[in-house]
Amino acid sequence: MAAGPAPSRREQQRRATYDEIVATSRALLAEGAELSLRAIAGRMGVTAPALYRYVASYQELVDLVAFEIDRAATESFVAAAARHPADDAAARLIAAAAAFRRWALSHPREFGLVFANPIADTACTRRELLTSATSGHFMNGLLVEIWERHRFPRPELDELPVAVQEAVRDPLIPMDASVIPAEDRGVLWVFMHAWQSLYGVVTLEVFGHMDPRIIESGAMFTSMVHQWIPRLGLADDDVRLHRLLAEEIART
Amino acid sequence: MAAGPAPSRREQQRRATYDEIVATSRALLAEGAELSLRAIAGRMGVTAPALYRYVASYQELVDLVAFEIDRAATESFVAAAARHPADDAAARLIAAAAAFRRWALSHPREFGLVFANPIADTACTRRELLTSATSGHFMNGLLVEIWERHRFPRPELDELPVAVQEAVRDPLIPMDASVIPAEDRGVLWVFMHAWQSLYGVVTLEVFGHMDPRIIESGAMFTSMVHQWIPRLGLADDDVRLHRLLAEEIART
DNA sequence: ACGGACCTGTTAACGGCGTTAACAGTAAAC
DNA sequence: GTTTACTGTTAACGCCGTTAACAGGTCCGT
Repeated sequence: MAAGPAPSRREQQRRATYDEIVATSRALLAEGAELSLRAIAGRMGVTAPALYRYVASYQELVDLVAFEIDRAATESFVAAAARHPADDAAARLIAAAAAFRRWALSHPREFGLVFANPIADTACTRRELLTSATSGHFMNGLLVEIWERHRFPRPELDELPVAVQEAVRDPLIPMDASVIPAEDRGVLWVFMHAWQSLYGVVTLEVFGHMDPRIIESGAMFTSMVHQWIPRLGLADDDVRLHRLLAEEIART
Repeated sequence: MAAGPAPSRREQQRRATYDEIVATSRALLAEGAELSLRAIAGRMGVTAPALYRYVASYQELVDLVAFEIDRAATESFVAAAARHPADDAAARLIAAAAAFRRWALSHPREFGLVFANPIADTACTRRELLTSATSGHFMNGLLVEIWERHRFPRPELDELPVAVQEAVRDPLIPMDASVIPAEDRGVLWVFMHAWQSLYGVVTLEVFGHMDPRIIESGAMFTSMVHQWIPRLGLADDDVRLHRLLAEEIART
């Protein structure tokens, strides 16, 4: 965590242009333009080959930008969650999930980049970056909070398929697993199911493989969240959470 | 349905090269090559601009190929279903779903083309083609068969959000809705949920946003199908269907 | 303080892409 | 049999990622 020995004059500059590359890429993407080395370089007042001093290939740049977009998007999820009290993890999770959906629908290109890109493709550098979607990390944390408070039913380890046992024992995708006692790691399996539901609905909506009226109304998303509320031991609170979800969906 | 007036000599030839374009594209895709007009033309012994006599743009060709791939993939799902007796719609559905997963995992590029491409993008020609994934059509038919036989619970129309009511009354995505009486259209809502589950799990697996061990073992897919069996009124048959699912997953 | 190493940018060029325009031969239509 | 329409060609444009060769500036050790 220390600042390191000395952020030498040059390293500072280097880091700055590095960040500018990412920022420029995100700007291009945001205004609907195609992401190309020449476009990025052009906007930075630089020629394309110069970028190769900072990035080994176009694909590496895409991966980098994807990771950074995920980070930024996660911040917006965090902000959405933070509108609710810290001890109300259920509300925070719903808010975060709705924010995820809103972001995905309003930034389909970015969503595709981050979540619909074959990762672990070809000896992918920065695997640790990509494999751990920051957003997934955050969502997982919220769900674990809910579990700690409400102790909803989670599968015993020995009821799970061996592959799942191994996966929740030492997750490759780094998550806040360390805080969960070994015998309770079944909650991670619950989380994976929840994440699968969220991912499935949102991806279906973003790619338009669904009736537009259902997408626009958010009916499928609402239905999915409703089904999850009892499963997370939140049945007592359901009318409040349903109302809260409706508000979140109505948000622009 | 009639053969039309006369498939004139030229139209025949035209249709033939048209088909050859699609076939060549599929072949290229199958052997991992990039899909480009020049590559297609080259393999056909023709120059790239010639293809513009058959296709207005590269994107149109991609859409066309995607549709044709979906058609071909659906045939393999049909074949998988046909390994089970005609009156055993449950087995057929499970077989089809497992075949869908197998196909997706073994043809990730094609899967991405068909199911993870933003459709309805820009005044997309052939919208009727793309919006109706043939595979979805087929799966829907199987589920409707199950419903006709087992009459699993389906929501009443007036319990549904208005957007969903409209969507199941006259689906934009053409499905075998006509065979379902108006008051029972709630089964379509059930189908959409099932399709969402299948799509979500498989997409997550194909794009690798999941622990490799879980993907490889098919644990998440299995779990998802298990959760659906009781919801489709198949609880009586669950041990048989579970075994059947395991066999289908073990299939190469 | 000075010289060499290193870092960061340049220009020129290669091969590939989708796409267009202008043109040629050939099959169908009158 | 002539005209028309269709199907292919070649040449070229502008874009792309990527590499090589080269120029100037900064940092570092002596």
